[in-house]
Amino acid sequence: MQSETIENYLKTIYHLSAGNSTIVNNKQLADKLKVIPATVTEAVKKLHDLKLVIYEKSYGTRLTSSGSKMALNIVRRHRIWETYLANELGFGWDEVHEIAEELEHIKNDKLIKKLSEKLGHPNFDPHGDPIPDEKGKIQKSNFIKLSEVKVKHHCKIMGVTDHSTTFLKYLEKHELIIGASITIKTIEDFDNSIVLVCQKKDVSVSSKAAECIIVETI
Amino acid sequence: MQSETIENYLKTIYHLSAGNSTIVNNKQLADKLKVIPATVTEAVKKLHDLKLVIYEKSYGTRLTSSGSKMALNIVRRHRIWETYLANELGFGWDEVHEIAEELEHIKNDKLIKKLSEKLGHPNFDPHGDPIPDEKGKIQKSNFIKLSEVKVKHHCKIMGVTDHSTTFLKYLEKHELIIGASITIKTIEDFDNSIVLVCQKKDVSVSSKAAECIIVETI
DNA sequence: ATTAATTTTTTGGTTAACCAAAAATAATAA
DNA sequence: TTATTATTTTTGGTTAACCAAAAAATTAAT
Repeated sequence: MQSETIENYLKTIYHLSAGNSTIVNNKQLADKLKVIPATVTEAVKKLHDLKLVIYEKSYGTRLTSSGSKMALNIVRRHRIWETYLANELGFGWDEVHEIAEELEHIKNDKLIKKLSEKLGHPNFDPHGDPIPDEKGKIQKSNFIKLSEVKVKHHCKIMGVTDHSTTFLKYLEKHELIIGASITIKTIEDFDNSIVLVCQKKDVSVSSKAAECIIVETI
Repeated sequence: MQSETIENYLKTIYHLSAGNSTIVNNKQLADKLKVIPATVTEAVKKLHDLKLVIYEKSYGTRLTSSGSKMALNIVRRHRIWETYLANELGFGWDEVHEIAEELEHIKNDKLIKKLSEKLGHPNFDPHGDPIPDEKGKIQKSNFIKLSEVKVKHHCKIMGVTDHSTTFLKYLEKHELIIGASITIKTIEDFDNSIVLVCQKKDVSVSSKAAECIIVETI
């Protein structure tokens, strides 16, 4: 098995199992990896033989500890590169993912070490996702979606997951800019729309928009 | 044909034909690419069909203009990355080649543009090799091989043509580093070995090594 | 519980990139 | 020029990663 293939499978299993080694099934994997389920069956069998996953026939697959370690390392590489592309080379957050998808496979520990060093050993990438350290430890963040914040709670806008011009214009109009401190005033029961206070003004935000705004709880 | 395979073949043909589209044969290619000649025969046929080379049976292969353009682009990517690794991340010139060998295959024009920009659009890499510009143009220099310098003449070390770790380590040991000013003291008649003065010390260099050291005449 | 729908696995087949060994071709030496 | 050596090509075969379609197993619905 090619190392790039292994890495892509492990990474995808890691993401689908949300870090906590939940069992993932072949269809999920096939969808994410853009192959047919039969291909996945073949692959997970091989990964099982390599002791990187535990694959139980007709049931599902989960990472072993060594598979998990490897996955964490790939995620680290990906996010270090994303941070580097954004912070050092001036790429936009919407551009970095695709390039990092290729760069993550360059395996040279010293390279990642140097990049991390130059960036001041960041714990979060430009999307707010945590960067595992060299040992695979992930710093817990208090970044959540605005839609998850409870009434009366305070938070600060840290980013967005939708980079469309229309959405960004909408935010600008309501002065919902990065770094803005906000307080949740009310959450409408019937449509989950939110009224929040920002710069002393009331702003109403649809639940759809709230799904796309990343905030840090305070 | 996979793009990485294509790139490796074109790059190797380019290097073996010394930039001037000399015909290269299958054995040379097989040696450099670490495959057997039969594999090369297969590959050059396909590259011919792609109009990237002109392959004449039992005779040899040379780049077409579009193959040459592509090769130049790969060389550019490789050397930009080498320069970046050395200048921005503090890698030694003996380490950069190997990593650049992988990085050169990441094809994202904007990425190379940004790197070049950050480096101030360099024309030479850390080994003294010229970096083709976006159009494939190579800046001419008064760089020659150390073996071509005459007795009593002065010059400055600008690069090497052998990037093996052993050779680079050898140079470092003798303080024959990039930028060092040297003077040719004597050239031995019978084996063409050279005694030169560098940092006020006498250093003896074999003709083989002198073939691999690029200097700028002063 | 039986049918229907979904998911998974098996089976057979493809393509790219490689190799080993044999055959053909070209180059060199006697 | 013939023999010897070297190179190139052909032929047959392998492996990894994929797919399509059929078969088997699981899950959901009536």
